Amino acid sequence: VSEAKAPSAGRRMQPGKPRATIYDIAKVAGVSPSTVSRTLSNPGRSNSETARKVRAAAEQLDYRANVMARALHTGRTGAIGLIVPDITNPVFASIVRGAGRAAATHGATLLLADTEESGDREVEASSRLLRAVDGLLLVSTRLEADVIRELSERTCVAVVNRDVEGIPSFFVNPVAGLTDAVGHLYELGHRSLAYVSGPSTSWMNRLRWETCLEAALQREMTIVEIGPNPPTRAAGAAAIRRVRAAGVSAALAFNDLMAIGLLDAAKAHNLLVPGDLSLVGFDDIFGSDFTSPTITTLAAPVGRMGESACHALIALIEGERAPAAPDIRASLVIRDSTGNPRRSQQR
Amino acid sequence: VSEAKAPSAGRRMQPGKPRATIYDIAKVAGVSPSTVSRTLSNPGRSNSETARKVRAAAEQLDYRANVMARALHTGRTGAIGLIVPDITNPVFASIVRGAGRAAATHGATLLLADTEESGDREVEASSRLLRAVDGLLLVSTRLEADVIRELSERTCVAVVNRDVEGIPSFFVNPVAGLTDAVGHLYELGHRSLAYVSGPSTSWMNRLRWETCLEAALQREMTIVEIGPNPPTRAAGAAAIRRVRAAGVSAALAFNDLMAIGLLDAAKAHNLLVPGDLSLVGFDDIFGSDFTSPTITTLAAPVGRMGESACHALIALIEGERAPAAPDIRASLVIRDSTGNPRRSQQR
DNA sequence: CTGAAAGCGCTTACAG
DNA sequence: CTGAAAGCGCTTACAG
Repeated sequence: VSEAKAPSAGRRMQPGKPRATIYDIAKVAGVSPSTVSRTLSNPGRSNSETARKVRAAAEQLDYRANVMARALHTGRTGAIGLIVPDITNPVFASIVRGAGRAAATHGATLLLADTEESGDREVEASSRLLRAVDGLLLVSTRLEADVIRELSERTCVAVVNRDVEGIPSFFVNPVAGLTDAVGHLYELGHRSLAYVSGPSTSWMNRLRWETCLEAALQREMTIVEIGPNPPTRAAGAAAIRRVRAAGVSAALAFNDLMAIGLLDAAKAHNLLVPGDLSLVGFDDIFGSDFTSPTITTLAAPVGRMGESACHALIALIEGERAPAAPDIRASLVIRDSTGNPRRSQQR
Repeated sequence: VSEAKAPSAGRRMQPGKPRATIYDIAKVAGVSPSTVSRTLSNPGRSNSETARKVRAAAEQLDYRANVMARALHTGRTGAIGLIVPDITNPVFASIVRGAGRAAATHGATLLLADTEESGDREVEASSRLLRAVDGLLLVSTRLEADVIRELSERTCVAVVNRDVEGIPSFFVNPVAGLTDAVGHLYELGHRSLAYVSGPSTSWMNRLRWETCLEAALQREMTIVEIGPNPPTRAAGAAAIRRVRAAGVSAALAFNDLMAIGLLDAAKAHNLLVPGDLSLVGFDDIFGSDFTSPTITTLAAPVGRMGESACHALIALIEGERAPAAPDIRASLVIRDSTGNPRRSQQR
């Protein structure tokens, strides 16, 4: 049933009639190619009657400028390179959507690279995209700060989920929300926590861990870091052994994917959540509101962040100053995976 | 904290030193630009000693070909345009990943457009991308068959989740799986079903509905179509009123997102799932295995499908025959949202 | 095997 | 306001 039928056996690459060029329009409109070009790309720089004729001809021939030819001259391709570690992760999908909106606003287009969490592929993607785009938006990049700065000598660069000195940086500030989360656990009676870490190369992971550490210290709670781990559901599930071994009553996970994995595994080990183990995630992804129990997490408008980041990158490309990043904070969403610890675990 | 610091106030668009061109290499290697070009793009067409010198010079200057200039001449951009209705939907995210893999294999890159379920934006995206890509991969397109065929006169086109005469078409065949699902419901004792429809413009939605209709008829069960609806969780939830009003004991939803919405709403209405209402989804997306109850659904390797589709498109671009699409079928995954109807509802 | 030359489609000073 | 001309960086017949 689902067979691929090639349109016609020997069809070559660019099928159909060749597109009209400015020369064709010039002929039809009875003007020179220069005038066509000027009229079309610098409106207002030509006689209105001439402009009318040119536009009519363009319309008639269904003219569409050859992006490459234009790019060759202007150095602009109209494309933004977007590099994400995992397009399959709802958080990154939202960021892509936000960036796409911003790009569309400026008539720009998105060149997407999904590195599938591989540092090597990220390096490869960034160098491959380099010449094909006007700027690069690096999301949760694993590249080192120096490498990023080097990149920014070759093209415009902005980063998301990271703070790099000298580069427009956009990230959700986790400090207030995570501090609230630790406070929330404290009030529930927890005194010993675990932080189930994400990738060691993730700047954001370090920041979240440091924040939890500091907040726990403030409250005189104990906290241990468990990891690093891949930021996945499977890795979260695998971490349950170490969480149990640590003897803590609550765990904060690097992200919701890991919290969901932790929850899966807790059930498999007959641990009651939140009674035996309270769980806090991060991101408020699709699904975190219908696990059972539902997951207490930190929410943030990541789509809007992707949008701001892309707008800023475009400003940079246009030679303007990048606008200051809005102060985007994660906020605590209390659901059912956090509760009082069983008495035996309080200490 | 999260402030954007522009690298340096007045920095212009293409920062840093200009990239090396073949002329620079020619100078360093002491040969003509033609030779450089030939050596670099047609390996084996030049003296091995010359080739060595050219390569060394290229390496030394960190040469990277200007994609645009090359494209201008060859007519190839090395980009595949990928148009999806909703990047935020896990199904499409997987397809994007698959396509990305296939593209990377051929050194091609993905130009992504997310139409956010808008037909207008799809038209706009396809015409904007047209000149910037070597081919277009249309996923769950709402375009009419004629429009798609017209597009395919201008560039290479393949479609996913759709079957268009004369165009390489890739989709998950739902017939066997859905027939199994209806049989499964029959065995459980259900005799009256509802199909909660997706978008009216979705070819795949029609196919799924027709399949359910046919299967129900075969079994002498009754079935009603409820919709059309947007393919979203919210729309699924909103459809619960009509499902209840229809007095059926089981509902098959166009996709998992809608099934999850239906489940949310069923709980809100104090309906027992599966006792009062059995639910079947489609896609087996992330989350459908941890709702409570977990959702019985149809699973299929959509990532692999995206990969095959993109490979086929690339073959077409290379002027080869598109390979036949593999026969990819959805298969029934029985979980906890389907069960025996309460006796009062059996009829 | 190699080089000089033309050309891909557009833009942009430069004259007029 | 408009046109002739040069040039963006590469590729590819065409001679040699």
